[in-house]
Amino acid sequence: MIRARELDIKLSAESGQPLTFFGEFGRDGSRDTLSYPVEDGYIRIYAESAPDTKIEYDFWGSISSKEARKDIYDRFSLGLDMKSVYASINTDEFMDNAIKALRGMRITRNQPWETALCFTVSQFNNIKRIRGIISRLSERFGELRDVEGRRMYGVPSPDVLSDVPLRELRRCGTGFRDRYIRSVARAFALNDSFPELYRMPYDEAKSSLCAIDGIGDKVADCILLFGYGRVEAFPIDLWVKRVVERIYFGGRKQRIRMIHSFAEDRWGAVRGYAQQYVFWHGRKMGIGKLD
DNA sequence: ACCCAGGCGGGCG
DNA sequence: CGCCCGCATGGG
Repeated sequence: MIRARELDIKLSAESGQPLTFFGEFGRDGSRDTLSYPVEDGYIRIYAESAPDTKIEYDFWGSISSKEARKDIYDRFSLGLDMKSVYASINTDEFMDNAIKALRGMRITRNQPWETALCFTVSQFNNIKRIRGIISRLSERFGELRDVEGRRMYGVPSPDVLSDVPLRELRRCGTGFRDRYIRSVARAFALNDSFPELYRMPYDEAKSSLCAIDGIGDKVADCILLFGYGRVEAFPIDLWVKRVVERIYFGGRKQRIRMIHSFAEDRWGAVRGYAQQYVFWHGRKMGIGKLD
């Protein structure tokens, strides 16, 4: 059991983050459960009430209890002081409402390659379909973990996806993203998932990712934020763009560049957190929905 | 049927 | 640079 403050597991896992795409959600009595693959096994979390919570967990495979515990601790950033994050991003009434509505939602930290795959698939796509594509890719090309009668597939490795024929990828419903998936898989296989991106200066790290065919401004920021824990990354998808334009620019269209510099000025080094609250609260409120 | 989706690359001015 | 276009697919 792990005690945590300011943590809502369900919100953190379901708010369009990587766990939304390769995690499995369920119920255990009155509790929500989340299962996700890790190494050669998987972890299952039992979600208690938020925002101050107790995390119960089980794990299967060759990992130890200590490793499972550490995975959960790192994945949900339990060492991070959310009070100070909220102090930085609670800049106005909209953010105050977002934080009240979504208290405990964290930026999860996932494996870089799994994150890269999820957000490569995400482009010009919707959350439900991204889930389906990732799950079909995992079933066909991932490693099966079959423990105690429960089957779960791991996310396929970049090495495997590097050599899969494009038509086989497309058979999983990837559409035109097939060649991007291959390109990103090859880059991650060749560079051992870019371990230097954890510490490289943000601009430099982003340029490295944008050099890969299939990764642009938005996907690069998602990979840095959810894969490398770079909370200074501020991914701008169409929702974030519309919400920021509506709330902070009187509905006037702004360039992506402008929104990046606005976010940096307003929310500083933890603007990735601001982005996640803008994104999810904006969507839930229907702000930015087309008329 | 029609519209949309956690965008990107290429081509144009 | 900035803008515009096509891109596959399935759910609402």
